[in-house]
Amino acid sequence: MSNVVAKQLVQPLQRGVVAENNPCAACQVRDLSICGAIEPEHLGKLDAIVVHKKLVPGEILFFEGDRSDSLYIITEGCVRLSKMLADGRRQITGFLFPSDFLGLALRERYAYSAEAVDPVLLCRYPKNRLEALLDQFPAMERRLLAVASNELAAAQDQMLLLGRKTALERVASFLMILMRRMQLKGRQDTVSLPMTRTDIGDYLGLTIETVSRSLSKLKRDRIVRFLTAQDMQIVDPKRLAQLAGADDEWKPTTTL
Amino acid sequence: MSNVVAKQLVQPLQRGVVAENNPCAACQVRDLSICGAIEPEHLGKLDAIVVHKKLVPGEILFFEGDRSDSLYIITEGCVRLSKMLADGRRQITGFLFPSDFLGLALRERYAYSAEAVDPVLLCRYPKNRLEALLDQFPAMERRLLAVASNELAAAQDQMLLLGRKTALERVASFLMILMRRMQLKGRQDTVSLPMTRTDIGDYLGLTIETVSRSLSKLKRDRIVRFLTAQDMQIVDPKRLAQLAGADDEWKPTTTL
DNA sequence: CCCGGGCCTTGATCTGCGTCAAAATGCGAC
DNA sequence: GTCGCATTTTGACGCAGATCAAGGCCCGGG
Repeated sequence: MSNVVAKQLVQPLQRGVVAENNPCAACQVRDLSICGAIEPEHLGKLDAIVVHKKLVPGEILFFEGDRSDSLYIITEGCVRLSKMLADGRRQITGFLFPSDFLGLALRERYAYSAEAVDPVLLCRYPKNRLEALLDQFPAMERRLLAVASNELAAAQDQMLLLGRKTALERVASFLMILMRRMQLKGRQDTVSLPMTRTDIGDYLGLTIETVSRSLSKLKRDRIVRFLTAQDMQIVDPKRLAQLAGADDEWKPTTTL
Repeated sequence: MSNVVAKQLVQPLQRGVVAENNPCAACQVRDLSICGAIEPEHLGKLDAIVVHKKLVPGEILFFEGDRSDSLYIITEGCVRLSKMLADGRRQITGFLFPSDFLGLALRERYAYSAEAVDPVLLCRYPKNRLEALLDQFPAMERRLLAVASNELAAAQDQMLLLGRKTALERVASFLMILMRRMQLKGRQDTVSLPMTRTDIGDYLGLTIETVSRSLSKLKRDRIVRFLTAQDMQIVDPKRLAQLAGADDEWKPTTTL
């Protein structure tokens, strides 16, 4: 298991050219991630322990049950986290995007598998060396706790979705989640779905057919419009939010 | 909303008699909870900020959306956490038992409601004062991170359950969860269900009828036996584990 | 002891989504 | 461009679990 990871192409460009120049300082997503908790003058300590890594679509970062010796931060692309039952039924527990944190766990083993959805770039930190840094920078640890707390809230939203929402509500909720993520970096009403329908189904606890039918209904009702099968435009965000069960008035939009 | 909490009966006995005597030191669940991270000689600092609280069955501790100004630790009884949709559909995201932590969130507002299932005793800590303690005791903060990380793993298990398991598998998984909790404090093959069938259904994403039918099937198949409607005996833990989809070989049993 | 009102269980029927099947669409290779 | 495969969409049908509807049981109060 899990040696697909072996061929970890260390990015020659970033490492060679930029690394001596303090790449963390130039990082686009730093402020959004836990690295933002470290003062610029100390970023060198992060650089010292980071290894950059590249994944091709479908490549596996680690398997559920592998020993967890590393933490990661996504800098580009989309990663899916999943758990499986013995007979192959799969549940995707989350999709990760740039600035997202992966491997949070002072636990012995990963509780889920992580695979690249599309081409992914990420920063890898050895667990023990990062923990040493946490001792030096309490602000970083506090930030980690905040991240965990946000993920927990997201997980609870997902439980509500999986336990009690209809197929159409689930798909609408999914689009809302993606939309909100995209808003964080500019794009407004347009959403791209780098993952397959199978992935979406496994995330929402539905089959691909039901996902497809729900998307078709949203299309028929002029709530969304498809440019390609992976790129869509949210035509009527209000109605989409209603369908999603927008109980979100007082919910802060991710207070990192 | 949320003023049911007003009648917070401060426990006269524990406060008056034991408090001057350092009740935290005598606490039965301390080692299991985050308080265990504080050295005995510093427990006084915890005692200084704690308020003991008692809830009657059904009493609401706080509502989803309330400002979160407190953290709690359960010392006795069972608490349910839930989220609701506008039309009343409810999802219970977890049941808490003695030593469990509640209100983890450096977030502004609670993401869920918390209600007593049966008579509950808990310790309440003002958020800002506990945060001050965290600064003094990094071990406590680390412990908090570990708790969060465990809860996250549990949440992901629950997503797998809600998204991909059948009714029978869900009920079996639920009993396994309870059984494991009970084992932590002695009781072996006997499990009590302080919550109603409605609660169980809302936890498992099922209706009460389906929960009842599934339990009846487990009973018919001699996997469990009922003493009363709330007290059962696990006759065949192996088969129960199989039904639950026991992919748990390498899963640690809650590494606090 | 009996009564009343929650719960819980069981049965009959319905339905949203899964399953099976096939057609349409997109897209990279040549 | 067009061929071929993978993915998505659409349609027909079936089933697990929801809904509707009776009872049965337990327990507390009079």
